[in-house]
Amino acid sequence: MLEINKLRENVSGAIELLKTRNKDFTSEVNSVIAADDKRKSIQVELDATLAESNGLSKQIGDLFKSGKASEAQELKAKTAVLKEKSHALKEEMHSMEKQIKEILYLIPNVPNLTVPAGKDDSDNAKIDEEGTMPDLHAEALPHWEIADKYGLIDFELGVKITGAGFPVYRGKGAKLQRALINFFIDEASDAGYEEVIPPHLVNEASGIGTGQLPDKEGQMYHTEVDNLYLIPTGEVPITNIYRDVIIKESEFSHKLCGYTPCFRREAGSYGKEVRGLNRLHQFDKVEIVRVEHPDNSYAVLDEMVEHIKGLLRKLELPFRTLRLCGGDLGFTAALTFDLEVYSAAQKRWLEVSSVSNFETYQANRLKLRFKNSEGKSQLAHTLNGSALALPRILAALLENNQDEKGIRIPEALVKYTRFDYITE
RNA sequence: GGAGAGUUGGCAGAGUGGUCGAAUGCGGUGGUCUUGAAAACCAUUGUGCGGCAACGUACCGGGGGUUCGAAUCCCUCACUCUCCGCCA
Repeated sequence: MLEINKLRENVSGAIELLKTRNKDFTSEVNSVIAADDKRKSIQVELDATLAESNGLSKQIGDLFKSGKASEAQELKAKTAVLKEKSHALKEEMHSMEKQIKEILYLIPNVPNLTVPAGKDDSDNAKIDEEGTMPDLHAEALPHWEIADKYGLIDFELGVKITGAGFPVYRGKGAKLQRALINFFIDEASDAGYEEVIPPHLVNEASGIGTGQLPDKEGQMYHTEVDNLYLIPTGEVPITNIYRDVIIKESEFSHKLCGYTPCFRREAGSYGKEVRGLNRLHQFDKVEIVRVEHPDNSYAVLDEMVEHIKGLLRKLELPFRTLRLCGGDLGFTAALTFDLEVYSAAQKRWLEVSSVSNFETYQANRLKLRFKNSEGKSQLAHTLNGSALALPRILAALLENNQDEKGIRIPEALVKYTRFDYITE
């Protein structure tokens, strides 16, 4: 969530930038400031009341000790009124604090200056495009038919075992999946990221820490008996490694990567958008996470995008980079780049990575700080990106690399798959 | 699942009703000494909120209560650990 004191420094500026999200947060911002003003005035009164009451308590103690019990009794009577008053003020304080928090939860991150205004994904700004479009033969198939033809993925079996959106990968399909995971992890390790294997279920505090709770509760699977959530992305457990942590300024950067399955309820999704591997309830992803000094975080964001482009080049997939417009920007992000690969048989661009700088929005909830050069605690910046999400990569690989012989495996992957063609 | 113990500052760990924002040690920072470093010694060192500041106030896992006064007593919730049981 936003830091209220930072918000106060430039209220109108924040309101203006928030407008690029294609929504007006003027009333939320104004009401949170008003609520904070009220909170302050209550606190001044409360502090004064408590100060008086603390002073009396001290006197009473001294009087008892020096044996002046009757004088002490007199003072005791006076404290009753103060106690009542401070109780009432405390209650008001709590309700104001709660109100402030609730409004802050409704306000998304302030977009970076470079975020284009826009309504939805059609307004995202294309930055670049790279790679050669495959020239498919006439009988080219969409990936779900390829997967079926070569026995790589059994969607029906997943339906039996669990339900729609939980595919069973088998044979070379499973091996290809595992190869991609290892390839992505190795590439991240080579780029200096420490590999972690985090828990796949998280508690409520972690969900709040990275911003999935309370806003997006319905998107996560929830285990009621234990009150745990299945992770929708590795971002949640990996970033929460840094919850309630104060790091040393000299220790920047923190670079972590990890493979996790991801679980998403995807309530409300339907139609051809979700066909095959396009949208699943369970999928695999390698995530890269950074904790950075505020002065450095945007350079790091570019570096992360470059890392991901490198992966796509090695996989020989045509891709493009988008700068998300305000309307498509995630709630907690200040700036996001999406990378999309072209899936030739579907003739569609598929999002395979989303790389974001959250600035201090997550760090504020996480209480993730560092000691700055003045010795003061300051919120760090968090960033993360998919490097990469597997299913759509798989879809593009299958569709783009099909020829008369079968499916060609890109060179860089062969040492992981230990086969270079998928044939019938 | 059963029984017990615990949760205190960056870390370790003391503190059972006022003199406790909290001993002590480690760590951090500054200094003395030294050619330099180490050691030793001295000083300093938590966070939030309000305030220009002085200062005030809150925080000893969370919430509530008793009391003039709570880290300390009571209730409640969460978590951690140990032993037993079950189990990969």
